[in-house]
Formats: sequence, C-alpha cells, structure tokens
Amino acid sequence: MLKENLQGLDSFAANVKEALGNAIEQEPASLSLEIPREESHGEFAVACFQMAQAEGTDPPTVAKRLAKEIEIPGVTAEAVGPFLNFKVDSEILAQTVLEGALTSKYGKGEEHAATVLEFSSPNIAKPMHVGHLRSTVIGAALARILMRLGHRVTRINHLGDWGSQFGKLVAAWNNWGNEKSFLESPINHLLELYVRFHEEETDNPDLKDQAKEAFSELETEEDGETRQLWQRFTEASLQEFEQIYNRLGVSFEHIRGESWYENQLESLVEWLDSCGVLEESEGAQIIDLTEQGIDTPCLVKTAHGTTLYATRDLAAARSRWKEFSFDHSLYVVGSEQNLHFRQFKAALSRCGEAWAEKIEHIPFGLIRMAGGKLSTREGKVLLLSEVLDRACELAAETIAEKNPDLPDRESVAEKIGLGAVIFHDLKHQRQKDVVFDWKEVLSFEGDTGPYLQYTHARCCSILRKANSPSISSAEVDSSLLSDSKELMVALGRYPGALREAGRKREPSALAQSLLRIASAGNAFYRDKRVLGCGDENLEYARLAAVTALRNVLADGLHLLGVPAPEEM
RNA sequence: GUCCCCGUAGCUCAGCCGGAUAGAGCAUCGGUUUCCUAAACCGAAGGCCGCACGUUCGAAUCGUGCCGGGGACGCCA
Repeated sequence: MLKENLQGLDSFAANVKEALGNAIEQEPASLSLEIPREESHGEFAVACFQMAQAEGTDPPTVAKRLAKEIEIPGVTAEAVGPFLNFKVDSEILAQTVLEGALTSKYGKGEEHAATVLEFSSPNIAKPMHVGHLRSTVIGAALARILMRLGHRVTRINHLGDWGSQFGKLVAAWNNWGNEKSFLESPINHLLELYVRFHEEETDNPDLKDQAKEAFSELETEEDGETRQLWQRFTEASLQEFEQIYNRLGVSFEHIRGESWYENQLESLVEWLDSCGVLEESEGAQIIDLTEQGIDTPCLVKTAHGTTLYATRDLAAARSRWKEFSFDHSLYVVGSEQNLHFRQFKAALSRCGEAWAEKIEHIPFGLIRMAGGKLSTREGKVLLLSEVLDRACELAAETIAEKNPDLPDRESVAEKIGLGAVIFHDLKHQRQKDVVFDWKEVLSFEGDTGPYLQYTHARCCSILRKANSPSISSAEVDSSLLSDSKELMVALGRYPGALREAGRKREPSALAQSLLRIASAGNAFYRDKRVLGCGDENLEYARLAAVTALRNVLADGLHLLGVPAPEEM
C-alpha cells in the first residue's frame, strides 16, 4: 500500500517501521509492530530479544541504543527494559486524526479488486429465520467494508429455489394444497405443507416417489403445471424476503437463484465429462477427489439423472468466472458446508481451472436455541421478523420510559431495535456458534448497538446545540487537544481496524474497534466540557473532536448496517 | 470411526502473524444527575486462559496428544 494512502495511526506506524528498518538494516515491510497493552507504553512497540541475540548483546542494551539512534518526526522512541516503545506526539496525532476523520475519505483503501460476494441465500417457500440473519448481516457488512477498501463488489443473493425440495413441495401441494390459505399467507401455508410432507413420508413411501417425479418434471419440462406452481411459490417468497431486506437495508446487484443456472447445467456436465473427471458410481455421476485428499466424492448427478447442489454450484462458479473475471469469489455460508466447498473447489482444480483458488468460503457458526436445535422440517423455527419485531417493540418501550418527548418515536424505535439485533450478531467472531438468547439480543446496555447509537446521538446533540458551521481541521489549534489522546488513539486505529476487517473477512474487527472508540468518546465528553468551556479556540477544537467522533461512529455503523439516529 | 470448528472471570465475549502485571460487557456490591441525553460514567470483587507434553530467551497465542461441546461425512441444501 502506498504511504500516502495511510491514515490515522497507520501513517505513524509506517514511519516507525521505516526508521527502525534503517537502523537494523531490515526491510521495513518485513517488520511488525505490536500494540502495547499498557497505554503508558505508547502506541507501538518492539521487543528487542531477537535483535539482541543476533548481535550477541542483551535486549536492554539494544533497546537503549535504538532509542537514541532512531529519529521519527512526531514520534518519541523510548527504551523500557528489553522493549522499545514509540509514543506519538499528542498534538500531531490530533492533527492527523482530525485531518482524516473530518473528511469522507477516512479509512478508504486502494485495493482495486473485482470481488463477487454471495450471501444471504435463503430458501424459497420457507420463512427467513434467525439462521439467515448471520449470512445476511455478515455478507452485507463485508460488502460495504470491501467497497470502502476499494473493491468493486458484486453482491449476489443465491436463492435456494431449485432442487428436490421443490419436488416435495409440489407433491405436498398436489395432495393438500389450499388456494385460500396460500393467498392469505403464502409462506406459512407452504411451510405447513413442507412440514406435513416430512411427517407423512415415513409412513407413505408413495409420497417420496411423487416428489422425485415432480422435481424431475421441473428439470425437464419447460412450461408444465409443475413449473407454474414453482414460479408462484418463488414470487410469493421473494415478496416476503424483500420486506426483510428493506428493513435491514440490504441490497444486491443480482438476485439469482440456483434456477438461474438451470440452462447451464447440461453443458457443465458435458464440460466435466470432457475434462475426464466424471465417473459412474452406484448409478450416479461423481467426481473422485481422493487424490485431493477428500474421501467423499463430489456428486454431480443422481441415479435418477437429476442434478444436485454441487452441480448447480459448479455451474454458478463457472458462470461467474466468465461474467465477472473476479479476483475473489466469496461465499458467506454456514460452516456446516465446509466439506461442500472443499469438494467443489477441488473438483474445479481437477479440471485444471486455476481460478478455483480465488474461491473462498467464509464460514460462520450456527445459531442454536437454548432449548434445542432449530429445524424447519419439524416446524421449529424462530422467525427473523419476530426477532426484529420484538427488538423494536422493546426499543419503543425504552423510549417511552427514557425519552418520551422524542420526536419521531416510531422510526427511532425501529432503528434501535434493528441496531441491537444486527450489532449483536456482528460483534462476535463469525466462526463461533451462537446460542440464541433473547435477554442478550434484546439488551441495550453495555457493549451493544444501542450503546454506539447513543454515543453517536450524544455527539449529534452537542453539535446541534453548538449550531456552528462546518469545522475545518486546518483552523483547529490541535495543541488544545493534547489532553485527549485516548480518544485520538482510538479514532486513529479505525482505518487499521477497517483493513483488518476486510483482510480477515471479519466484520467483528470493525465492531470491536467502534466499541473502543465509543468508550473513549464517552470518557472524553464526560471530562471535557465542550460548549461554554470559556475559551473560543478550545471550544472549536473540542467541537472538532466531537465531529470526528460522530463521523467515525456514523461511518462505522453504516458499514456494519446499523442505523444511526441523531436523537434517541 | 475420519475430518473441520470451538473451549479465556458466575454468564456472554475480546485478546491469538508468541513478548512487559490476561481485558471488556452482563450479573453482584458501592458511588456519580443545579453540569452539552444516567441507553452514560467511576470504583470494588471476580481468572491452574479445558488438561498434558513439546518448540522457544519467552506460550492464552505455535505444534502434537487427550478431554469436553458443536458440525460434516454420495444420490438434502
């Protein structure tokens, strides 16, 4: 990355590395600085044990020598025992942070890359439940983060609108479907049918055959009755999904279900065959992957001749490669599909497709209920809309209690409720399983979305009352902010957190950074009176700090998909 | 049985490209409102970082094994 693009503390880190690299004759890029735990130890540090070993002296000697030798503008090097600590000058730091955070460019990157991002991907004919929240919210945040870092992102919603489940649904409809119930509440009725199918199929083997027959029809007949049914189901589901996406502020460049690749399936299978990787096993068409270290083969066609999940994902991957020539193709899909992604990447590799390496599965942990597993088949679902509704209702109650005169109460309640749910999901590392706990999801205190929203609203309130025109960092006397280093350090680490979130595909890195910023912000305006502090220049400088704080919180919340009301 | 993920304070988690006395939030106890929103702030208490061995000057962090939890393992997606 070009040095000019570094912002906040990153720019100081680059200078430190360069000076240190010169002093010890090493490539600056190969050096890594650590962030000291203790605030008094400065903003960056290096341990001198290895250098001492190389030189045959002891670490404190090396640290002392380097502390004397190294000169960095705006940074003091200090030896503390075997450590070399670097302290950034408060005034210069404040100036740098304000220059960045008062512009809209703060945290922008230059990682020009074409990135395809598949996420959300709910199944047609089933309501969205809490499990879909993770893929949706993680994917949407990741898309915005990567865009900020310079990626050209293509968001794809890979709807589960194909497969044998639709055979089951059609069979169920033909047996028990009710037009009136469908019109009243399409997805609920379809879910009832789906559940009933699974209840009855064990005692009624004929049902299974009907389902297989129906899916087969769907895949072969162009405009049969079965296809018309499928189309109705799809449209009805999509309408319901749109409501949730609107609420969550999620959008896609393409909503393409698995069916979108339907007419590419045949040529895909032919292509696989021409690559010489297809073989028959127990009547099915498979790709053997034992040489790739995977015991289970990739199933491409069933013994009945119908396609499978992997077939459609292979077709989709190839189609996307042709269409987007991506540098990265990311899939935000639950970790239970780890094997599937290993298989289908390995299958592409076997065909000699080097771009298979650009495919990256971004797994996340399951949501489980405290009382047991969620299961669509058994009808045990926790609807996403229900979770959102309850959060928003509670937010409305909280407003009624804490700020009853707030204008536009309903809309603010919606923002807070959604913010609580979304942030709760994004603050945890995505790989970890989550036990769904109402008490936690509906909490508005502590490390929560509403806490960040509240801090943001407080800033807005101060700025509103200041009634001052836009602040220019060039006119700020930053020496007056020397006493606000904690806040400036927290804000200064924001660009780095953003890059880490992108690199690790981990929105929680950004979420955690925002929590530290909010905490520093609350301490700031607790100790430092802004309006009417008695000094015009001081007030201006503090208003600049509050503006920077408000901007960064607003920006970070926006990237995560958490609304940021100006009052609450 | 094989493979993958997780195991840090009573609870939920951060820290994990190894480094200086292991950090938050919730819950508990105590304090702060004539002062820019108390959805906040301050303080107290709370930890063989699952266990063992290994690598290293140094391990919560890396490796191996074990234990515990979750998941996956050909015609579902």
